[in-house]
Amino acid sequence: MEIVTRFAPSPTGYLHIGGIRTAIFSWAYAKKNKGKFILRIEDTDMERSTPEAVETIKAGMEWLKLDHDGDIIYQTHRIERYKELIKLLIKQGDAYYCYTSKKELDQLREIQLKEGKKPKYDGRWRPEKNKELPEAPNNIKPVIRFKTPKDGEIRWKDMVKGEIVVQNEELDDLIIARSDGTPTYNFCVVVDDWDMKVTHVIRGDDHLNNTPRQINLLKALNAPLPEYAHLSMILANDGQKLSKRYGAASVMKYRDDGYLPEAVINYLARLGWSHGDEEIFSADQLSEWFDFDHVTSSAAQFDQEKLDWINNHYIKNTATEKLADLIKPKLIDNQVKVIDGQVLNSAIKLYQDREKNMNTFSEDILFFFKQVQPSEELKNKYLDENSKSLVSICIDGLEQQTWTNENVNNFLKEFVKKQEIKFPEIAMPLRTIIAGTDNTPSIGSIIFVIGVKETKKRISSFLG
RNA sequence: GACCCCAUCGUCUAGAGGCCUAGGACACCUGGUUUUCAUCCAGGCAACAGGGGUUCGACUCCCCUUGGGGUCGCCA
Repeated sequence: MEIVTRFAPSPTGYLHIGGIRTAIFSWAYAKKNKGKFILRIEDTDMERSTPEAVETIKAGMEWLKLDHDGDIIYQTHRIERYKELIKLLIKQGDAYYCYTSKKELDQLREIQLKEGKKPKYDGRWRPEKNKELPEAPNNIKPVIRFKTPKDGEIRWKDMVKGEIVVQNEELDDLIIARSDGTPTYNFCVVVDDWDMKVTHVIRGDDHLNNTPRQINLLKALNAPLPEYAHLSMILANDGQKLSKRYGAASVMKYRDDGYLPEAVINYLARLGWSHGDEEIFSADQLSEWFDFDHVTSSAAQFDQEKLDWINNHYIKNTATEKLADLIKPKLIDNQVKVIDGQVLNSAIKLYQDREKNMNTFSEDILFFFKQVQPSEELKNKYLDENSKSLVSICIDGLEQQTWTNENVNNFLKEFVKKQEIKFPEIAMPLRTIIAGTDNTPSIGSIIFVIGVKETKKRISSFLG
């Protein structure tokens, strides 16, 4: 049988890292088994679903190259199908109309909670043998409830949590159609997974409590049961739930914050899954190695520092041209008018080993394209009369050189000898003037890339 | 409150009863390389939540306690 997985987000907010990791695992499991990976938008909540959120989901999936099979499925396009099956359940006697108002339900919940009980619908409209139902009020539009079995238990072997048992008496008769006739989540999921032949339902463990309800529904529909895998949550680095300001933001925020998609995939996949001691792996490798035997059942904390480390790894190992394409727009955002491709490539090569983020990367090499003023603190630290005159002598000598990287660096070494100074005594003032900072790679190489003309220009404007 | 899930270094994890003197990675610390910073290299610190069982033997299996998380919507 062909393995079919799906990612089924609801377009009501951001697609955050927890959601994305679910998508990654579902994608990887389908790939690994040469199966299908479906993207389904669960937009039955018209109030909260937005087209923008749909776009965010698409953009995020595309950025991470999590390609799905077939067209995107929208639940709102399938309403008729759900209604048809709801009718069937009513006909079978597995569903019934309930006229309890929201207000009454709220009161019921309140009382039950006060009594220390689990809030549950009390089944007052549930048809039963020899039971007299109340007169249906004509001022209330009924919802449709599913007749959950009263006895017995639901049991399944979860692919990550193992054996799970829930007593049916813990469950109540869930609403499958609202009073306006529209179907609700638990019902739509069941119908879709069945119709789409989903074999493995992979989702966050916040859905764990929905699973027994869904299994009951599936049984009533006489549909086959899929396998279930409930992934543990991702927690913020303080051990708390992900919040908007921490991690729950759109995945696209990670792109905007300077992360490479390869790094995000790698980090998230490693968070909660392992392949021995492997820390660095590509999406392709993931799709070859992925299995549920090595998915952790406990929640994991998100660690930005490790993400940064992985991001640095990918920056170090990404082709210069590709990095250049990513950096160019950022330079333009920083008011750089003309970008010399050669200079950009050289700057990237000089810097890529040390960068853990594409944004700081582009900021760090900004000075190649436009003069960056050092802080007063830096000026005071490195630029006194003595060092200024050294810089002045140095640039005069530099002008005489045949312009190669080697020559520039050799000249600086000779200069230090001649002047009987230590290297930093000339390197730091030069860094301050040319780069506007005291942290740079080889200053000789930087001067070489920037060119003698520009170097002299910056020095002259500085020395006045 | 009820129900469900979870529990190895600060963090992510390896671990399928003897391979464990508990391994790797991030972070941190020390040293080396370096022209500053970073990269890189070498080394170091650091954990089986507690208590009972089962067993010749338990990080691993069972139970309890404790702690954390989730769910209890005409949301998904």
